[in-house]
Amino acid sequence: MTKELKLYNSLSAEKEVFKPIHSNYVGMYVCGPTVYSDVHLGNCRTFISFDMIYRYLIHLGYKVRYVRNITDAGHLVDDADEGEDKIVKKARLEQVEPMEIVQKYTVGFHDILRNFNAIPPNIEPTATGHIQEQINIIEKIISQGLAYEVNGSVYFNVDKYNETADYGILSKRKIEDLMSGTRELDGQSEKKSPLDFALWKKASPEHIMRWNSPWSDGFPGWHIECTAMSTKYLGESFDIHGGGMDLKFPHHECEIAQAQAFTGKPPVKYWLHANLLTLNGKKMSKSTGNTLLPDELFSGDTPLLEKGFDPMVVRFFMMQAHYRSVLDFSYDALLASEKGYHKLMTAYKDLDKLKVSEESSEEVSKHIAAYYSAMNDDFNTPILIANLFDTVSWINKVKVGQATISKADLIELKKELDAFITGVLGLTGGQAENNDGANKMDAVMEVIIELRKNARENKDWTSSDLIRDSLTAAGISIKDTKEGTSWSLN
RNA sequence: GGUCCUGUGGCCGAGCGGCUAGGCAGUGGUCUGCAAAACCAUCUACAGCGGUUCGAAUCCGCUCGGGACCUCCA
Repeated sequence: MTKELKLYNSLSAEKEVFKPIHSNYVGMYVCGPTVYSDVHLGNCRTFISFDMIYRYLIHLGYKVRYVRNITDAGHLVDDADEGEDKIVKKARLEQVEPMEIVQKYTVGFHDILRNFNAIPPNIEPTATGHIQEQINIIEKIISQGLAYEVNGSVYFNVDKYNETADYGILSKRKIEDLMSGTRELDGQSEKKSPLDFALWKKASPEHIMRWNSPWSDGFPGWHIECTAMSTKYLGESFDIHGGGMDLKFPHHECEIAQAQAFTGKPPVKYWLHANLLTLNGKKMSKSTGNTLLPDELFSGDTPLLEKGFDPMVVRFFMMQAHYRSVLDFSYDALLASEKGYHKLMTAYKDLDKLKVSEESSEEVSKHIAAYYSAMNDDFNTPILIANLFDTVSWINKVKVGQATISKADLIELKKELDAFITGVLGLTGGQAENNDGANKMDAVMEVIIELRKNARENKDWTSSDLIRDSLTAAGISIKDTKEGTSWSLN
């Protein structure tokens, strides 16, 4: 039934059959956010993509350890030589402690992802919590002769590494091409080659986020944290490493080089890269200001939108595109997704009210097999959704008596739709509310519908329309069907 | 400048050598007191020019758009 999962490996640049290193166990590391400002919607797309991947792996029965880091130190704001830690800069601006900034944006990040119904990772390590591990790795790399110290800073020697390994293996770049692209804008660089990258940076006097090390009071380079945390929690070689497209080079390339220098073996079997979410056709980016914040999207409080959107609609919108394709954000596209989302969820919810027959007019197994074949082909959620809409059509036909479904098939279908809609796609909002407030609401609506029914039987259209219009204004829609009147929120 | 990706109908977005993608919007119908929903039918495509092939959105070349990375960014 489930067949085999194929996924696109950036390392080989082709789709490969997924075979975890340790049969049923999967280790997955995803590069997390830098917590010095609010996460924007573009960041969210990557995390939602990997949330979907995580969910599907779990659905297939794998025992997954999902690690996603929080980068709370070490990113340089200017060039590599005269850099200032981003977190420090912001802290000074706002006159608060660096860790206060980190805390604030970490909490914000978690809130947003919860809104999007993303499952938290199993381990969410922080860079500042793993300074010692990073130092240990740097020491080992130096002892291998693949890094050198200059004035208290340590740099990775890319040329030396490239003698026995392949720097550029992931991004398919050649050292020569990279060199031709470097501008000699800094004559005073400490680095032997422009391609060398920092493993440890000596802190300038005003730099307040600093740690003691064998080389200087300083802070770790940008790439080393991921190697430290991934190897610590997932081992020297693990299955999946994910992140946004923009991290492929240099970040992931450097990670491979470091890790290989450290352990002597390739760290990752499958590299997965989620593509960017664009706004006005351009990449969302903190630095250029071309961003949209999730909160603005939910509330509609932005010139880009005429109204806000439910986080689940946004998630559905993202799932309608393949995770490796660029997706452009627009108000019109969101509106279309909102309708489609409701159509899907309404049918899903109506499953419980379906009348069953002796026989099914369609083969439930074909519908279900289609879900798996879509997802097994590199997590093709747009195809999955197209296939789900085929099922929606079937459900709707059963509703109006143009198709049938047997009891056994209905149970089977319900189980799989739960798994794919709620489980894999992570969409909520289709299940019947089952709390006290909702029960009372049901009771109230029953009364109102009964009153309106009486009015309609008396051909008192004024009253019946008044009820319907008032409810519509209150955000409750009324539908008169052959089976009676139903209502729904929104 | 270097490396790479991409251009699909009104909009979004799959497909990547032959078979209706799907959603939204539009049009005509069924149903309905009206409306909504649903159902049925239906209309708009593969940037341009060449080439390969029995056959090309799909492969190759060129041209013209758009984008990413090469510097922090999911």
